[in-house]
This record gives sequence, C-alpha cells and structure tokens, in this order.
Amino acid sequence: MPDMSDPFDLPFFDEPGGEPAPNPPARKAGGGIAARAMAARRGPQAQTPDYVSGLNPEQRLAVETTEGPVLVLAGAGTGKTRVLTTRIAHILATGRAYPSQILAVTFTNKAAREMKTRIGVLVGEAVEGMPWLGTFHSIGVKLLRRHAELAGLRSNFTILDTDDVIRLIKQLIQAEGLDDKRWPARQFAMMIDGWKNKGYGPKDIPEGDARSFANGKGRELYQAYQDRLKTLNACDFGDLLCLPIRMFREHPDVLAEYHRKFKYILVDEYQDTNTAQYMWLRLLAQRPKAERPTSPLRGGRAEGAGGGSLGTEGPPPLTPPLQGEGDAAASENRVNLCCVGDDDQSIYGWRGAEVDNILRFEKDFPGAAVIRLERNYRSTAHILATASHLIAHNEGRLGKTLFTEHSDPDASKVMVHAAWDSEEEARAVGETIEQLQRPDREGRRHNLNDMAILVRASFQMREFEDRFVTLGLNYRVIGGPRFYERQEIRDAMAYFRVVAQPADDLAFERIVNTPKRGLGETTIRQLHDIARARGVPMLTAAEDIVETEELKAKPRASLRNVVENFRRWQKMLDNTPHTELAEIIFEESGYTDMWKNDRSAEAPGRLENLKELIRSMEEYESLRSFLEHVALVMDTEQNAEQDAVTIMTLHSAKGLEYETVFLPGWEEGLFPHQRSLDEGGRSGLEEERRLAYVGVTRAKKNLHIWFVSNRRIHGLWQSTIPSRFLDELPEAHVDVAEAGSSYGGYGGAFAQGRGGNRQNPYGASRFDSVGSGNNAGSGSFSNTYATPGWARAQANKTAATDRNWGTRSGAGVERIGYGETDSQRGAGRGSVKTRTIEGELIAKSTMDTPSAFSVGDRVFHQKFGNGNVAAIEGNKLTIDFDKAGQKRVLDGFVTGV
DNA sequence: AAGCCGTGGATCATT
DNA sequence: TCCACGGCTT
Repeated sequence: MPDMSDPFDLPFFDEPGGEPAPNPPARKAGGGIAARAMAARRGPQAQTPDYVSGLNPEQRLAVETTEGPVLVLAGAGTGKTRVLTTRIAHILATGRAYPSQILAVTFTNKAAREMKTRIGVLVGEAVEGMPWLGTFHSIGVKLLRRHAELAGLRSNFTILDTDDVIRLIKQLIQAEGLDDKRWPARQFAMMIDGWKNKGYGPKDIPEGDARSFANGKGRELYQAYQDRLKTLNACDFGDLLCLPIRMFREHPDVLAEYHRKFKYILVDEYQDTNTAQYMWLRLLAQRPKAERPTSPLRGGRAEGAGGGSLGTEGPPPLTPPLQGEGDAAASENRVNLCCVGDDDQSIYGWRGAEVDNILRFEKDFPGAAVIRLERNYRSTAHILATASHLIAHNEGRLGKTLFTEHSDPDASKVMVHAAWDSEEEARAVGETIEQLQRPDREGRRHNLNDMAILVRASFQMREFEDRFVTLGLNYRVIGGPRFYERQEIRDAMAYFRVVAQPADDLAFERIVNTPKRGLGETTIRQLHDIARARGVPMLTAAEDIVETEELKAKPRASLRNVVENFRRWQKMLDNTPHTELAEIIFEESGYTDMWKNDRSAEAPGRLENLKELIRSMEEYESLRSFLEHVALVMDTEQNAEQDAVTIMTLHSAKGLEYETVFLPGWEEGLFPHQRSLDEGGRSGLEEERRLAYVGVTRAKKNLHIWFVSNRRIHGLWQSTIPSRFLDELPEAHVDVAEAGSSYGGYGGAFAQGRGGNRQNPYGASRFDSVGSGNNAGSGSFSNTYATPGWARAQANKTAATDRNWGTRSGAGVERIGYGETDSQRGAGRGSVKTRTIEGELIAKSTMDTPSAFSVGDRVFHQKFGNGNVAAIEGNKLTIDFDKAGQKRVLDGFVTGV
C-alpha cells in the first residue's frame, strides 16, 4: 500500500494520542474491528470465538499464546499463514491492542498482501487499520520517512533500484581512476548488499573484503558510495534495513517510542531473516528490562567485527542500556514477539539468510514458548514420508515430523523416473501431463493449473518450453524478467522520477538522451561536473548552462527543450491527474514516438507495456505514491487466467502447492548443485537438501521425480549420475517407474519387502536389484535395456562401482545411511537386472565420478580422433590427441580403442 | 547509430 | 554451447 502521501498512521484505528490501549477502542460504531472486540469482551470465556474454532490444538495454542516470546515451527502445509492471521485477529478481537500497535513483518509483498486479505476476511473489515503490516523494507521506508533527518536524509528521499546502484558505482569506480572492467560495478554492488545484509557500514567490513576489491580500496569505495547516496538524498534496499537500525541505536528515545507503540510483533518466515533484519527485530522487540546477557547486538558475536555497527561516520556506540521507561509494569516489558518459520525450508542462505537465527531463538528469547505445527493438511502420507525421510539426513535441525490424519489407500507412491537425456525427460513429462489431462474413468480431468514443474536452475526450463510449444501445451513460466525491470518501464519511471524528484540525478541521466536528442557523453559530462562543483542537481545545472555559451548551438537548444519540458511537467504535477500527466510526458518527450518508429520485434510489446504501466497507475492516488509503490514492489500480479502448467524454479515455489508436481534434474552436480557444494560444503549440501524438501512438499497428491544420465551443461554433454537425494528417499513410499514404452529410457525398481532397515537409523532407502522376489512390475523390465545409452551407462557404472568398492570404501569414506549388506550388493552388482539406480551408490560414497579410464589408455573421440589419456580428474580426462593436441574432455565422450 | 566481433560467464534471485 | 555486453568499426 502506498502511504507516502500519508506518512502517518491512519488516525482511524490508531491508538488515541499514542497512549497505551488498556481498553479496546470504543469508537466506530457498527461492524468492524472495534465492534468485534467489544463482542469478544462481553463474554470472555463464555464461548469459543468462531475464528479459532476451525483450528487444531497446536494452531490454537499458537494463536492464543499471545504474551511473551513464541516460536512457531510450522512445517510445510501445516497452516502457517492461517495461524499468523488468526493470531492477529485474536489480538484485535480481544482488545489486546489496536491495529496500529501490531507490527507484522513479511519478506515479500505477496505474503504481506495475502495476510492483509486474510485478516480482512477474519475481522470482516478492510485492513487499512493495520498500518504496520508489510515487508521489512516497506516498514523500513515508513520509519525513515518519518525520521529521515535522524538518518541523514530528507523525507522525500529516493529509493534506488539495482540498476541505479550499478550505474552509480560504475561512476565512482571510474572517478577513482580504476579500470571498470577489472572491477565490475555489478560485483561491488553485490558485495555492498552482502555487507548491508550483515549490518556492516564501511567501517565495519572485514579487512579481507575491503582488500579484495578495487586494488584494496574496497572500504573507501563503499564509503564514497554512501557519501554519494547522501548527497543524492537517496538510499538503496540495504539501507532500508540498516538506516533504521542505526537510527534506533543513536536515538534511544525514538526507539523507546516504538517500544511503547508496538505491543505485538509478528514475523513470518523467520528462517529467512538475515543478520540486519535480526538486529532490527531485536532492537524493536527488546524491552528495557529484558535480560539479554549475550545479545549479539552488543557485539557479542564472534564474527561480528566491530559489533556489527552501521555508522558511516565513526563506529556507533554499542547499544546503550535502555533506560527511562523504568517504571513500566512488568507485563509491559514482555517481549510479545511471535516468529513463525520452518528451519527445514531455509533456502536463502546464499542471500544472507541466517538459519541460525531460528535455531537460536530459545537462547535469544529466554522462556520462549516453542510450538510445533506438524499436522499437515496438504500432502498424502507417501509424500510426507518421503519429505520427512529426506530431510532427516540433515543435521542441526530443530526437528519436526510431519504427519497427516487422512490416509488415502489409493494414494499413489512417489514416482522416480529415469531418462536418457534431458530432451527425453521433457518429452516424457509432457506425455505424462497429457495423460493426466485426459478424463479418467470417472470423467474427471486434471487441470493444467494443478500441475507444476519445479527445476533447480532456470536453464532447465528451456527444454520443457520447447517441448510444450511443440505439443501445444499451455504453460506459464514464473520468475522471468519482471515487469518493472524492463527497459521501457524503467525509462518511463525515470521520467516520472525527475518530475516528482527534480534532484534525482540518476533518473535524469538515464533519460536525458532517451530518445536520442544529440546529448552525448561530452554534454553529460559537462553537466555532471557543473552539478558537482556547485552542489546542485543536474537538472538545475542544465537550466543554468543553457543560458551560457558553453555548449554548442545544437545540444544547447536540445537541452533547453528538455529543461523546459521538465519544468512544465513539474508545474502540472499537482493539478493534473497523474495518469494523464504520464501520457503527456510520454507524448511530449517523444518517448512513445521512439518506440513507434522502432521496427524491431519487441517495439509493439514495449508500447503495450507502457499502456499497461499507465493502467496500473490508476490504482494510486498520486504520482508520488505510485513511485513509492514501484520502488518497493518489483513484481506484478501474474494473470492466472488460462489453464496452464507452471514452470518455475524450486526457490520461487516456496509457499505454493500443486496436485501434481514434477521435479526433474535430480542429478549430482545439478541437484545438489555443484556450486553449492563447492562454496557451501556441508551446509551447502544441507541447503540443497532443504530445497529438495521444499520441492517434495509442494505436492499434494502426485509427485514425479526425474533424473537423466546425460545433460547438456554449458553446451557440453555431460554424463551424470543420479542425485544422492534419490537414495535418501524411503523405499516404502517410492516406486521406480518402469521404462516408458515410447521413450526407451531405462527403468529400475526398488527391492521391496526386504524388511531390513535395521542397520540404518533412517530406514534403508536402497535402490537395489529387482531379482529378489519383489512384486514391482515383475519381469517387465528385462526388455528395455537395448539402447546404446543403457549399455554405456552400465559399462561406466560397473567400472566405477568396482573401483569404488575396491578402494574408496576400504579407505573409510563415509557412506551415509547405508545398511551394510554385502550379499545384496554382491547380488546386484554386475547383473543386468541391477538398475541404473545402483549408480546411486557411487554418488553416495564419493564426491566425484571416477572415470572408467586410466592414464595411458588409448582412446577415441568423435571430434578429435585418437589419443592417449594423460591425466584423470574425476570424470574429466586430459588427453593428448594425435592431431588435435591436448584437450580436456569428459570421459563420456571417448571410447577405449 | 547500427552492426560486428571478441570476451566472459553461466545457481537460486526479494526488496 | 549460447548469450549478453562492451568496444570497435562503418
């Protein structure tokens, strides 16, 4: 919600004069929050309010434990949002607080929107009276607009997007006389973001970080960046968190004001909080008398250099002991903080999220109630068991086990499928989807809207798209380039920004020569210099310079025109409807003409987007409030109108659910992603596993997991081995699909009914031979292994497996979760009936893929011809080719001669 | 101002 | 392999 035009709370539901609210609001006759609250008070224990009646006992506990710190561990599909919204409704209805005394934070705008809507439904009222429900960033903006001067800004400051930031940093790098190719601005922008996520100001960054960029001038550059932001009266996304923290630290009186104000604090997706967000929360949640002997805010953290201070001018003091509210009643000191999250769904560590925040909650907030929501309402028992079994392989969990009370005897097991390569994978998934779409015996069909393909990396999407286009299957991709990131939208926004904020130099620079007006680099540079020298905005500098002889006639006339345009539009700002003004700006600036004259394929779409932009502006009351909205809300609603399969990454699937979910690409290197393992080690692997857990728990009824044995990565075909995660699935709940008839993949099966599981703490999850009298598809596998691919896979695997058993296991390599049953292994190995999946053993026991070749082997490569193996590194061979010289190739591409 | 070429990079991606 | 970007040419 935009509230730039109304920087203060809507008075409507606000607490009278900021005084505490011991009593429910008595104003506002009829309906509404107040009336509900009154009703609730009339009969305190008389009856259960209907909003809690549908809750299960744990949920109800989470809703009704309003006082003191509470951690709600909400497993996937356990009604997390319901608890949060009901809890708020409960607080309101029982008169514990006014809407404006509740601080509720989410990570995404989508989550905030959903909560607003749902609270609205519960309390039967639009939730305009919840002014402090929003994302960390939007609440940060609100705080900063109120207290801008305390943060060194003016209250009409600009929020820069990533694009602006990069351009600004680039200028700074060049100004430092550094090579902007050697030191990419984008990279530095990311570093700054990382620092701000940790709450580091320029003074606080680790020496190593400072040295690693810009010839060791990292710190100076960061400082220069902050200075520049200040002069521009601007801040970046990180500042929206960091500046309020700094402000609270430096102005305890202001902080105390908010301590008095916020009676209840709620946090969604707590496992995703980063260090800065954590500090922010701690500041707001801590009460003067709370005992916090080891608060990290006081620099108690080992790695928190300089106490994690944020200052740009000198290390800010450690949080002073907060006093002055001394006489408040003890109950006033309770930290009524409720954090809701799921440590098992923490998948944003790479973005600075600290799972540790949630793991540490009970230590941080002594006496915290921890409530576990484990009753799952989403998935079948098979899917839940699969998810639980998988995630049990992680260490350092708070520990939850999802269960369901609804068992469906007809529920299908989780299916694992194998395909030869990714193309076949796409084809097979497409086929399955088409099959599901056909009406079943009872004439029901599966909607495409109820199916999703969740990939690990976005490059996987293309193959599915290609295939679906061929099939004429509707699909929608979530997470592509976003609306507000499109060039034409950014240009348009830049025009608006210069009109609304004449000092916005970055916006000015962006469009001063768009469309082309003959204002080239030299003119801009001149403007820039003048503006800097005089300390005025570039627009002002431009206004001055056109009155002089400094510019040549052409650019001078052109620039004069630009200045006149902007001055005119600025005058219209207050007395012209903003959508109308927008159209005028597009017309008069020549911006629409620019695209009309553009004959490229995208041009019509861009014009369409501009119209869409104007349409979306209608919802806002002013240009300013629209700008505020866009700065914070970078996404737009997806139109879910037509029936279509959804394709998206696992990351963007968090929080969603589908009847049927496809999880392709479960191969070592892709999932878990190699880079995660390289950079994150064990914790990287665990985060990947949580990602797998998120994927599995998205499915309500049907789950299909796929892996292929050949995948093209960076243009090279690589032979791959099944993901270790496959092996971590519980055999009792998983079936391996038989090879599909039409796509000639290879299949496999679980050994069922071995009853084993004894040696394995998790229960064996063993892909094994089918030749042991199990039921699954008896006898139907033997005819599908005629493809060359299968043969090759077998050959490679056998060699690798032998090597593996011969050396690695003997060398004490960890074999997680494997029952040691040699007889089974012996039976399976080498037999034709041993399914590919046994390749799993390799993934399990070794981190790399041993090659089937040895140094000195004579080999043949299709492209390079014959050669000798010179070195082996995993599955990568260095080969001296007779003709082509030395090359590094993957072992899958050569054959022994 | 448009087009060609060489280079580098290539998980996830909110605000 | 393939794309995007920057620098260069025309």
